[in-house]
Amino acid sequence: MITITLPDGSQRQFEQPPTIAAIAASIGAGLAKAALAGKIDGRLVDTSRVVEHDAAVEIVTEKSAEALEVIRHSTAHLLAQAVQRLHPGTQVTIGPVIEDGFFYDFAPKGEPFKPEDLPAIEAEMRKIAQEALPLSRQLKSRDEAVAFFRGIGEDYKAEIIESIPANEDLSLYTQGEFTDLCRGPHVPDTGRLKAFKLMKTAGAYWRGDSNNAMLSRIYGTAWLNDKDLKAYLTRIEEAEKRDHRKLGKQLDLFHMQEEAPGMAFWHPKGWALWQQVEQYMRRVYVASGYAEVRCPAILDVSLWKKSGHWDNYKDNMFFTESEKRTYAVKPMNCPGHIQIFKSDLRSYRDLPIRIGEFGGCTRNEPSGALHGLLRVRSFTQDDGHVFCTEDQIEAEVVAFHEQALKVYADFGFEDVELMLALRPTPRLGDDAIWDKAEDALRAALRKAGAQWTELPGEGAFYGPKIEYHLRDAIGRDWQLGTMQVDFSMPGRLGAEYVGEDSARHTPVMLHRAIVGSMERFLGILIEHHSGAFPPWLAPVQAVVMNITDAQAGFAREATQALVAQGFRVEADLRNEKIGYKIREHTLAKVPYLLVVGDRERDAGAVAVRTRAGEDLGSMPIADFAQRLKSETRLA
RNA sequence: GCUCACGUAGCUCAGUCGGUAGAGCACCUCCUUGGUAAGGAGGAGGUCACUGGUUCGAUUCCAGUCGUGAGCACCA
Repeated sequence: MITITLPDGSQRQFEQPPTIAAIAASIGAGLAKAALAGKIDGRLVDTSRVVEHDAAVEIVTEKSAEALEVIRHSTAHLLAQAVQRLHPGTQVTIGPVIEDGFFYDFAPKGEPFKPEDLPAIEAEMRKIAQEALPLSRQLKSRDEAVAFFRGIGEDYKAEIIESIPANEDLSLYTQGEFTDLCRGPHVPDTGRLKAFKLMKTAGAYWRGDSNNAMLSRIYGTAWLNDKDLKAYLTRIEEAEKRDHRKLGKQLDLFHMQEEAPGMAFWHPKGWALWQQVEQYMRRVYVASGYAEVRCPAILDVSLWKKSGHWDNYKDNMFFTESEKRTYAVKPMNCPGHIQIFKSDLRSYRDLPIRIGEFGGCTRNEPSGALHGLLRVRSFTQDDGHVFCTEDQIEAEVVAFHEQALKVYADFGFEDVELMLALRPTPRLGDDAIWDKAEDALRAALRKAGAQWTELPGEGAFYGPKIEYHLRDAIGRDWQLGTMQVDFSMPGRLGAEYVGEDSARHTPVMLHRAIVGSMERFLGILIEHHSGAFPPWLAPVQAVVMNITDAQAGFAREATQALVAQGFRVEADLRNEKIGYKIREHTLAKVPYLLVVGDRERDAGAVAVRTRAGEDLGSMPIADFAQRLKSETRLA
């Protein structure tokens, strides 16, 4: 006798161990039909799984949180089956669920898959779905499984299985002629898969290692129903519209060209935006006790050899020569800041010493990594360094954390995630130093009341780091701020201070940035606001436009009056209809459009319209100035 | 760097089964002085990314280079 407890607390008895499907059927025919999978004591299983003992059982249907994962996983198998039907001899490798969908990596017999192959594969998938092939699960020992996949020519699959301990049993899923190694669970039959679409093809290295063969990956998306699928496709379209590369061109913010791959040309409007951010960040330096500095753009290579950068990054650095000396174009600012620290004799009484720079850095990033402003070769960091004692680390990290969160909030980002990146290989310094550095960061985060995720192996070669991650409009995750503890670099570059004991000591160095790269931050800002910046950031805050030539003089005066108060205001006196001007500046996402006709001229007023189309009526210039001032208090 | 795709006017794109190209917007000139998202007419504008090859002839076909895009790998 088996007792099953359902989520509502009710219990059912079965003479024989029932399958999930049988339990669903005992509850109702509708539920039996809707069942996609089940959960036994919280563990996700197939509907065909037999419940061997008393347990809490849940029937997973479309309404369950796990439904999408099961459907996407099963759709990946559907893709693999379709590919093998249409392209015999293609080997399957892995096909996991990812955000919004799935992918499957194949080792094709000949050419990799191309976008034009997708419609036929998708059609075959629909055909298999219509066949409603049942999925069956069977267990094999590891060695049996290896033999099975070797036997059908699936060497990649066999290799995966060989890396699993020999004493483990493995589950295989079969639908029609197709069998794949898989933990499961899966939908009962392929007929359950309806709302899916193949999205794109790509190359991907076997086991994620660039030394391995490149496989052919097919990405797809899958949803519970066509409505969700359509909503997803619409969401992608909307995200593309706010792509910063597209908006950068449309709004005349910046451009890139072939002669300068990965480097931006900032246009007047883009630079105005940049300056708003830079001036704001400059006030952050002042408020948190940093002295702003400026260091040379190229430095003798010997310095980079001492710092360890040459060993770790020489392939990603630019070099130049003159008079038999080799210089490196600076890929980061810290060695320069250490020179400033070293330029004077420092006392423990001076610590912590905080210096910051809008430091231009150039790195020879791999060509394939370049991506608009989000990954460039030439960029500007809001890079600060703190030279302090071990005892001071915690307070510095806590203060930085609070400052960083305030900055993100001011720019309109509330969704911030923290990561703690731990010791990588290779690295500088022994394990004791790393233990100390990692614990210092953990302690500070605890003190700040923050939550974080730890990332083993992801730290910088000289120290662990806290990373501040923000999500952009297209759902990509970008690291912005960082706080790093470094016990190595100051010693390597000979930084020291005189302690209370009158002996020389090596200071601890903290590396910190809030926006990270100005270029990347502006790219993210553009996407976040869709180019419709709040008034304090908008490159042009208002445009004054006359209706006829009769108000040109007044329009000029009104513009001048606002510019004199520090606002970014332009006049549009062209001989065009007012509707034309409004359309143009609305598309340029200017926050305020100020119309002046005879009435406004005679009253010394402007008629105010927002870029959203709202009519705020006519008001004296001084009133508008007051309004704009109240909205730009961050500036 | 790797795989695949792409590169035509300032922008967004069409086109040339091999005979040196076209639209809309923008730009210039003229008319129009019009009250809240495109007034009208005319004009100018391109070594079809670059370099080679095939060909009587290449923007079109082929190869290479550069750049861009999507992924992968990388990201101090």
